[in-house]
Amino acid sequence: MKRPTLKDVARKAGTSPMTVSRVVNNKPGVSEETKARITKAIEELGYKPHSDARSLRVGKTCRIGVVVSDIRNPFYAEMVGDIEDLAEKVGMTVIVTDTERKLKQEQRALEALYNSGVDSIIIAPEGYNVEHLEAYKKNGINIVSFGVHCPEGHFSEVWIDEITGAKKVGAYLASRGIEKAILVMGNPRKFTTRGRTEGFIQGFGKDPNRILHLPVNWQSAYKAVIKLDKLPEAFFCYNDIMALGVIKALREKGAIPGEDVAVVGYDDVFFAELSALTTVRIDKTRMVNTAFSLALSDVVEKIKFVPELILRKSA
Amino acid sequence: MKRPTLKDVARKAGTSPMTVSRVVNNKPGVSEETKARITKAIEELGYKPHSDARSLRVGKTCRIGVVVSDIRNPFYAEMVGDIEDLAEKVGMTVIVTDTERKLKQEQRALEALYNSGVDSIIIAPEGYNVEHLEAYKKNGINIVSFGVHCPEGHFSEVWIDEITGAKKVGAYLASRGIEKAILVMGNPRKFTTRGRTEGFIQGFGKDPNRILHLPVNWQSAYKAVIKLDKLPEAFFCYNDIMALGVIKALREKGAIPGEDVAVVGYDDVFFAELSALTTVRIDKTRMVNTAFSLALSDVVEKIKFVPELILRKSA
DNA sequence: CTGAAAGCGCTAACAT
DNA sequence: ATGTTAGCGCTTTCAG
Repeated sequence: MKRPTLKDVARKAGTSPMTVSRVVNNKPGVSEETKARITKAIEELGYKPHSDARSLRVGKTCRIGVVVSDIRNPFYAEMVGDIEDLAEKVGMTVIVTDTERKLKQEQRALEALYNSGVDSIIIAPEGYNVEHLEAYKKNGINIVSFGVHCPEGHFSEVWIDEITGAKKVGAYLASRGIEKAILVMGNPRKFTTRGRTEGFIQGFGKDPNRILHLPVNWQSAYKAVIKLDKLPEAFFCYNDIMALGVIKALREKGAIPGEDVAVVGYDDVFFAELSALTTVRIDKTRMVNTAFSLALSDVVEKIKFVPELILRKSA
Repeated sequence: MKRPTLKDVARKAGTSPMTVSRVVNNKPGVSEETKARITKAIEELGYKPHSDARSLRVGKTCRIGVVVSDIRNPFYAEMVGDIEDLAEKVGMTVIVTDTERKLKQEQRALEALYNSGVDSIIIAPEGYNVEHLEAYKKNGINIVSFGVHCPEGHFSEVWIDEITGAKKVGAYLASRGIEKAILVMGNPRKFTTRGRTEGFIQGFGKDPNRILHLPVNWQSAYKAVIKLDKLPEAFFCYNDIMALGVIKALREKGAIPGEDVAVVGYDDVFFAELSALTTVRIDKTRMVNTAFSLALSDVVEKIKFVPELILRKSA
């Protein structure tokens, strides 16, 4: 009942392990006849190559690590799903680590991935600190940063031009004659928070009434809006989830989102469309594809993606 | 720039690799003094154990595989997130595979996990076929089925009593005087579809007006409801996502969910609360905890979980 | 075309 | 308390 090995197959086929290895890896130099015998033995024993042993020998694991802040956030779930699709095609395995709830720090997540042996890592970093990323790069692990731009870092990136994206939101709201807006953002140390805030102000032409810095989940957004004495004309939220929290609160306060108050989200996750939420769309699929190719190549490239404003009923 | 090995550390500390190994694994039998020297060398070189090499030697990979139909479904994303939290605590690595979009078949997903070397697998199976699961069990891989009950299968399970759960929905709607209901379900070959349908009928006391068998996503539910000539008094949906699709369609038709038409979902994912959706709650956290322990133990147990009806505005 | 030898990094078992 | 030997399953290299 033990897992069969190359040797077992060799014995059964009456050859050496080496010849079996050649067959398994489609290497040339095996006569059709022995090949057939070996293939048959493989079938019968249900032999499958032992990938760890191979990795050890070859020095490549065919594993790719992904670091996201929370897999439960649909944006990241979709990203991970896309990466898995791509990985499957090229016979790689994906290992996901989330930092927000579990590891608390990217450092630990990266270390865990390094320890479990990955060839490359795609990471959606928080506010940062490049050095630790470059360290892994030097360890021979290919690093691709997803989302955040860090000009000095010597590793590949697919980054989002947050400023331009948020600017579109600000400009649109201003064009609708909106004067008073509240920003519902995340931690101000995050690059994303900063980019989205700054871009909004640029587009809006002036400061918003308030900027709330909250934990990134719908509950905190919901509570914050419930507590508000008077409502603004518009909310621009850090992501779609928080936007939904805002909408829930508005409804409970008797305000109709999209009529009384405009609400704009960010990410365009699947339920944004479902909820008729105006939001900023990132072309995730294309970004993921690019990130994945970069993860497998050894050139260093920094590729920019500009998000789009998607208008729906909520604004 | 190559990854340092035990040997490198040994050379640097002036000992044998074996002694270093003992220090790395906190094994007894090393004097404080050499231990200190070795620890220092480890620090300086930035040595990290090579887990594949260790796995090869020890025969355990400390990797756990998870098979779900779609990681993008929040129910599974939450499940995977919970598993990761648990795995991190015991120093294991999680490998996720989704079947719906990528591998199409559990068989292939399981094979992929087997090939990438996992100690155990937690699988949320679709309609099934036990044999292939038992095969892996025999290969020395511990299998835990998540969600579906399969009395004959010789592997552990944490299963959901779908019938009782759905019965509560049927009974509740009946008690509210509802006569005409439509079921928005998934593939009728799925165990879950069958259980939920049957349970509903038992609780409702009679057949629903219609049972729709649709692809499990909000779009299909939405379209189906849009096309409906006349609306029933209630919808019971396969999961929360489809329920939201129904709600979107109802709104567009000018019907108010929870007032004109009752809508009930299933799973209680995070946005069910957000959307005030009445739904059937599965105690996911407890289930995942149980599944995880079973995955690490070698007793075979089948543990039942009974879902609860959570009343919110939508019904 | 085929095989024997060596070794990837690690550790169990047995010395010393 | 420390070191030596052997070998996990595989593949690279070199020799037939």
